[in-house]
Amino acid sequence: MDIQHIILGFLMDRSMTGYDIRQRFSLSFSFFSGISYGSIYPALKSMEKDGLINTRLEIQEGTPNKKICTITKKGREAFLKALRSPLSLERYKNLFLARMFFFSHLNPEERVTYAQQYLDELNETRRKLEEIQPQIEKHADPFQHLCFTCGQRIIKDLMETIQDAAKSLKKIEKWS
Amino acid sequence: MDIQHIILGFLMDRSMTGYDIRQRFSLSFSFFSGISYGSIYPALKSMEKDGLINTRLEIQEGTPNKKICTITKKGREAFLKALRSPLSLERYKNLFLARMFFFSHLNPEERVTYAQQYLDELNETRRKLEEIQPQIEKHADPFQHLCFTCGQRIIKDLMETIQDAAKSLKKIEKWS
DNA sequence: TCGATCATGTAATTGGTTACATGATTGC
DNA sequence: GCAATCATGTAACCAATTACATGATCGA
Repeated sequence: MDIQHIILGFLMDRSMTGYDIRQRFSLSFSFFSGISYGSIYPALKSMEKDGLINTRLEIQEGTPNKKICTITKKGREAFLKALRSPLSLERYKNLFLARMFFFSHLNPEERVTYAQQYLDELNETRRKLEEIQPQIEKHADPFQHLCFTCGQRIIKDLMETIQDAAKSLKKIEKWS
Repeated sequence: MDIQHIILGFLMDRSMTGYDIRQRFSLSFSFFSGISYGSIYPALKSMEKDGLINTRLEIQEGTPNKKICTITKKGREAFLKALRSPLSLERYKNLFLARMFFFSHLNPEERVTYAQQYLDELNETRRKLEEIQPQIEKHADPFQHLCFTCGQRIIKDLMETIQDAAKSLKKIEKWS
């Protein structure tokens, strides 16, 4: 399940342009995978070369022309195969925890400040998720909706964990 | 806080070889950042070039020679600067959730099976963390210890989230 | 004798990112 | 008149992985 497979997943339901794909990403998928045009267009190119998609140019006036991508039979097979392939457990990456590991080198006030800053950022993410919730509720299928609620819960849990960590940081304030 | 800064963080307390650094990573740090020799040695090389560390060769008999890396004043400054630099919130990446997003393309039994597989893998991680806990308790400073307990809690929370998601998957079994 | 541990390193590849380049239309 | 939206794409770069290469020693 790399970027190519995710794009194929989107194309399973309907044909789309690279631009459309970017939009879908930043909507329902943004929580656990961002993506930029710099990776979408090269991916589409190589997928066309490999026969996983077909493209058709739609001439438009006023706005730029669209290159509409349609998944092929081969593409559908590749997608389903990837969806069923063994899942490799990725490492959980957390830049704040990685820093906290070295907090002995900061002074006590800084430690709490940085924890609070991270909490603020998490809260901002939580807010954004809440903001797009109505759109998810309208357009997502049950699995996509479940995906979204899992994302919300993960953020909520993480915030609680960091809040408690911040409390602990205050307690070990005297440590140098 | 990229790999170079994390290495510098380790070197703040004592001089180490590339090999030592790898060991420390896979112990206390493994939860949220893995690392291979293929990235450690090139990093050390470029850090020496930039004057962030000094190296000294320790000739050994029987076992291979050691190249002992020591952080310089410039390295200490670079580390502290990085530790205090603004934190960029990384995206939360979760390959299972990314797949679940497309679960409409699987049949109901498969959905539950794959969720269970992911749970098994998470449980394996939880078990490994429990296994190294005694070592953490012995050697880690309070912040590193806190880091570890946060990691444990995050895994535990995630397992509960996925368990509940699996229950939901069973409920929407009829959806095609 | 076979695999693990100690120890360093390079090369090829992966999987992205950011910045750049282009250019019309629409809304404030 | 300026920013945002629509729309496609390339180039330079980055951070890391995996596989490869070398080779001794020690314990089961």
